[in-house]
Amino acid sequence: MTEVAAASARVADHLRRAILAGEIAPGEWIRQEEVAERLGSSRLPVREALRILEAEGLTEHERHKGARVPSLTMHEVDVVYRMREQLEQLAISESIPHLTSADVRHLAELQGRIEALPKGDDAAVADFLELDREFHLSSYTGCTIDQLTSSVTRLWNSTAHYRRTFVTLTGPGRRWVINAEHRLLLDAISRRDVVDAERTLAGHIRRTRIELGKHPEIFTR
Amino acid sequence: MTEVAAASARVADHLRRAILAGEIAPGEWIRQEEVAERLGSSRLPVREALRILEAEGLTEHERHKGARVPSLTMHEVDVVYRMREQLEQLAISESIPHLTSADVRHLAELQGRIEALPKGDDAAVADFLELDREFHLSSYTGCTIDQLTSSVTRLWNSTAHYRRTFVTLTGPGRRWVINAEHRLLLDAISRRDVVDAERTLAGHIRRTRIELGKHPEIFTR
DNA sequence: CGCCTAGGCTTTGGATCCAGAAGAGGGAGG
DNA sequence: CCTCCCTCTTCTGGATCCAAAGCCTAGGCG
Repeated sequence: MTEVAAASARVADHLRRAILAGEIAPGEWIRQEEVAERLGSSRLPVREALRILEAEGLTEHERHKGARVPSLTMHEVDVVYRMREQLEQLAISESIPHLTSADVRHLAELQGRIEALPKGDDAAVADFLELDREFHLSSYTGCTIDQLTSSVTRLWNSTAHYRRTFVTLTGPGRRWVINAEHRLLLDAISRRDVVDAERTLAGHIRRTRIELGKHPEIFTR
Repeated sequence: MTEVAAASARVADHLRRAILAGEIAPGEWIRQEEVAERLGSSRLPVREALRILEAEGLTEHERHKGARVPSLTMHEVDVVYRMREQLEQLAISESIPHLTSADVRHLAELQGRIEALPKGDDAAVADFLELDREFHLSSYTGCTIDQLTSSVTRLWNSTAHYRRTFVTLTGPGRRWVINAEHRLLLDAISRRDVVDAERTLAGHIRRTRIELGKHPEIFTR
């Protein structure tokens, strides 16, 4: 009774974290029995969890073969970034009117932690990715449209692996650009300037997409 | 051995059709046992099917309470249409370069059938909705980006109920507008004019959204 | 007479068991 | 020696059974 918080949800949480952290690479098969044993449950909640993750864009399912993290081509990632560019403009404009000043302070604090990260440290890559994701997704907490927030989250999820590879590869060289963009976005949000926020955000995503396009070696296919 | 085409997929197909046809209204609970009995399977494939449908935006799940078709507010539907306006531009531009002339003929034939529908007939509403959906989604068959096509399909799914209510309510009065827009879109596609197709499509979706906004009585909340 | 509480009933969530399909490895034949 | 086919193993898909959580109703108390 204390916390029966749904075995399937617990399994889903565990796998989601593992996938986003890169512990499960794209293309790698996920064996139901192994996961069940590791987490001390039967295979059934694992099956449910894999369906949940599939809905979140983190896994794909093949009949009688199992589930795995999808691996994307460069063009697919490019299009996903174009989708983000459009949808996240909508998300930020829906979100801003509902954001409290506490929300804005939280965002500022996140950005502060991003700037405080040690440079050149490989271990900081994981921290940066997590904070960056947290920063952007937190800026959409005011958006009450479930379809929109879940779509945006799906897009972030499906490209997490390539974002990590990219950041690891390029290092913190252009980190200052991201910080500048985040600061501008933060300023627009705190002034409740929807148009400015949309434009800054769109530019931020577009530039990231173009930078990604300069590194085709990230994509195996 | 005859055709083992996945019980869960069969159940999902059945429920999907029922929901899109309006036989299950938003807010109505879907009982696993009842569905299982009707389709002659155990409850397990039904559970899987409900997860699949949840991934497609057709149902929502509440722990220990069950699944139901989500009911949306007017504002939610409005935002979903804005999402469509952005994403379907991307989808059509990705699709057009890969469409064969056979694909284009198929689209023309679908539009022909839409125009041939009897006017003022209530039974024709279901046919119109199905053909209209088929027409648009078929125009995206050339799009190879899975994330994009599934997102678009989700958006169509989640607003199917309101589109049906709208068409039933307003009758075939402004059907000629839709036909004109479809013809223009078809022409742009057959000329492989991506820019023209994007613009026509965006206008088509935008006008539909605005028409929907004139009928707040469709939305219960 | 109305409200609160407790118990049963319904429905979903989870575990174990069994069937079926895909892939790998070994043996036999060309 | 290579190749193809068969079999065996392994993993997913489905069915039945059991536990737990939520809701509705009835009874008792204020």
